[in-house]
Amino acid sequence: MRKKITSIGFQKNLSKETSGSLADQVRDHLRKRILNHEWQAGAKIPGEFELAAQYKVARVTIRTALRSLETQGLIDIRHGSGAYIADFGDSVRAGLQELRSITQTIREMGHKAEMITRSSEVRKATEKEALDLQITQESGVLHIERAITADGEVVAFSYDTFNVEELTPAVIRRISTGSAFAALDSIRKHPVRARAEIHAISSKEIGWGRGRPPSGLYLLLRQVHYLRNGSPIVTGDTYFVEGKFQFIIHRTI
Amino acid sequence: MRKKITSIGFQKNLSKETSGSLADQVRDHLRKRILNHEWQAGAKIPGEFELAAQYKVARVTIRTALRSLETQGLIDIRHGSGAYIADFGDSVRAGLQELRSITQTIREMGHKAEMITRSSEVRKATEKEALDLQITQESGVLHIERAITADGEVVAFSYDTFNVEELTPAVIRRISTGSAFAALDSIRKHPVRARAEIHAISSKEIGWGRGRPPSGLYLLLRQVHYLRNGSPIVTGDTYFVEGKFQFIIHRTI
DNA sequence: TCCTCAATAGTTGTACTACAACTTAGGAGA
DNA sequence: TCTCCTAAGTTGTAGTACAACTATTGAGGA
Repeated sequence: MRKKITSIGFQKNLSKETSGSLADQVRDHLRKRILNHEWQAGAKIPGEFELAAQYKVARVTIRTALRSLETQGLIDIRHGSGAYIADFGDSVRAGLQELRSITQTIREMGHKAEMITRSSEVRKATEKEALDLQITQESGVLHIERAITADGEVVAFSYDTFNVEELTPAVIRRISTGSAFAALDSIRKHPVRARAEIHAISSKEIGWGRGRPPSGLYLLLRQVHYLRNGSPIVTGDTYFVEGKFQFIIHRTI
Repeated sequence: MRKKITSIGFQKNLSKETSGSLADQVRDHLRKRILNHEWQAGAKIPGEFELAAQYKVARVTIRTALRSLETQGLIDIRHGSGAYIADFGDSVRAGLQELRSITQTIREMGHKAEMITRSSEVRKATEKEALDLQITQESGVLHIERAITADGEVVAFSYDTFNVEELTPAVIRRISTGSAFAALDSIRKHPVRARAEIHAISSKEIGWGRGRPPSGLYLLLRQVHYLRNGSPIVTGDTYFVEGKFQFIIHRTI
């Protein structure tokens, strides 16, 4: 029997998180190379045939990965010419449409990220939470309130609510103390998609402690995260202190 | 000589704007079918072989289109099973990462959209404008200030600046009186990508007239639009009155 | 010398075929 | 009735061939 395709053996080494299809893995690896400034803005990346040789995969697989990167606005494919790095400076690191943890984004920008948990409790769902998580109000949820800091300065206050049905006791403890994304990843419940609303808010009621800005001005990200099978896993509001965190969106046709 | 592939003859009819590759056209057409609720949320769309037969294109082309829609968060492809409509309700209509004119979005949501021009002038570029548009400060720019209304109510104030080098006198007139996107489209200078920063702003200095909100609270979209060849064509700040316009972002891995 | 334009090599786009990997439903067997 | 296996159906990857487009080169003429 022929060797399984899914057990990858890239010439270019892959990180630990080798999940998803081959094309997804190639896409993730190429994205890292791009964000790592292997090529500078406007530069032409290797052709599809050469990339296929580098990764030891078919050209179809490379093309799938490249089209995905183009949709995300990272590269620019020109018929008959090649694929070029989109000129967006370093902003892609903070791209809002890429689903990643805030702390990880802060770290990748070269700062020290911390999460300070203010409260953590398991209780029954509120009406809005039940609606967002597609559960009944009788169901239990894990509600956590945290402040996110970069280099000791508060950049956001977050109010998150998890569906406990999807969690294990060990994961609940881990979420309360560290990154939620990492904890969910350990039980293969990593969200793959989120729907987010954005609002401008001015309020003195948000947040706590000395990290609260005098202006009371926040950018509110109200979002629901979904698993691959389409079921919601966590919902929450994150209040970003205006000016502390730059939000970038790449808009494409 | 064989018939040109680019002269399409879909079984499924295409709109007038038949631009881009075959896969792009199929993607746009499929997106319209999705937003038109041809399939309900969670439903399975036809398989790749059947879609290829419907559109009379190769399966490769269908796959390219479907992957693009998946990256945009409109569908959900599952290996060995099929592609399913992502359950995001009607929110996709106002998706922020889709590059389209505000007025068109308002109209598609079933409201009456208008643009009221307050001022329009050709002058030299400011420092920031020259930087954004990658031109010198000696170059001329078209600066326009407008209010955007939905059903007669102001939803946003916009301050836009165009690179006049890329425009014709006729287009300048057309931009001043109507939709910029439509005018740019007429000379094949339709932007295909934009980089946008989002900010929360509270100010009494923004906007004019009775449409100015008492709270002075805005969601600021500060963006630069790029052509296919990578050169910037227009930059501008749009101040959305908080609460009048719902911003949705689909976040994916 | 400079410009124009045709030839050409290189790259992406599409078509077609074949098979691997996965999902789902249905039937055989206990 | 339940479990497990089989089979059919679907997406994922491989490979080849050619069409369509881009960019470069260089020959020819003004």
